[in-house]
Amino acid sequence: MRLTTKGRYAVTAMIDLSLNQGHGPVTLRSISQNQGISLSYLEQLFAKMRKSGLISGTRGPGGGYILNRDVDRISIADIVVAVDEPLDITECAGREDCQDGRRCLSHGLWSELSDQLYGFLAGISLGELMRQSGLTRIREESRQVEVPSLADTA
Amino acid sequence: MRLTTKGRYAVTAMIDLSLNQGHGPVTLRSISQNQGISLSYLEQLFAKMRKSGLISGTRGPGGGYILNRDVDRISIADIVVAVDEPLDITECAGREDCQDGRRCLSHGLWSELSDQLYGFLAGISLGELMRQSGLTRIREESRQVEVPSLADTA
DNA sequence: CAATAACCGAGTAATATAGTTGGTTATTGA
DNA sequence: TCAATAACCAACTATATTACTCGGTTATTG
Repeated sequence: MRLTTKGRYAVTAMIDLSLNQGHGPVTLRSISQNQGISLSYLEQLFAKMRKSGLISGTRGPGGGYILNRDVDRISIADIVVAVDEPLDITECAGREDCQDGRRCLSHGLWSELSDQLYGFLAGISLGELMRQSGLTRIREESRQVEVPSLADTA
Repeated sequence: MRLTTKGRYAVTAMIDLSLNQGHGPVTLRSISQNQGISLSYLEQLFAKMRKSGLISGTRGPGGGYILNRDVDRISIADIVVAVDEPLDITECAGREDCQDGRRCLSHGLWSELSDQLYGFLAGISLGELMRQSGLTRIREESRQVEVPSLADTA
């Protein structure tokens, strides 16, 4: 398991989505503007998360993305895994034929650590992450500005 | 905090170093051969870890690297941080002037998660990681092959 | 039918990763 | 003293990943 800026972008975007849902689907355009992430990059990230079943999109005016599960049933690990595909870079790359035992250092140990890290991130839900830094307050403030109901998207 | 393959290389190398110390300093050449990591890349990684005070090197024949602290007093976080420099990619990049509160999603939340991750990795020592997958056995096997005392480095 | 917004794919620039090359300096033992 | 070892160092290179741009299509709405 890796944890790169790509995963960070995805988690950030998902939090923005979480904060602004309940007003119907959230557009990538608004997330792009709020978070300063390019629209196309968001599209790529969201395509992966959609394929992983985390979200679903609806087209046309009033469309956008919604979470498929409750914020407390989507973990950070879900998001990171969806977006940051594993890309096996072990020496022996899947094959268990590391000859002399020594080559296996990378194979065995890192995957062990990786599992632990996964478990850790799987234990943090989107909901928990949202709540734990007084962001709900900010949410209230930004609501009326943030989710204009189709009228003033200019 | 990021967690990339670079950190993985560093941790793997440090475990190799841990397993083979006690016979004196361990050369990068031997780590390179054991783990299949290029010598020069190891040099770059070890330069950073040396600057972080995790290890120290001695030159000349019989030289190599040793850990500066006990394996149980060096954490995975120490290694990752030494090697995978932070590289602030928050929107507001350090400046706290994110104007409207919304921009701060990336700023506040990820650093919070990052802190938690750091705490997690700081709680795992090199020693623990070494011990927890039956690697001490492998160590015994590889010892006589692995750390020839200066004679047969061919 | 025009506007919206997801969806899609091919490209591109910038950066990070991993390695190469070609050194120097310090230490050792013959 | 000298040759071998091995850390230390800097510049350069190839590849991969990141993040973005561009130019579309499809579905939905009013």
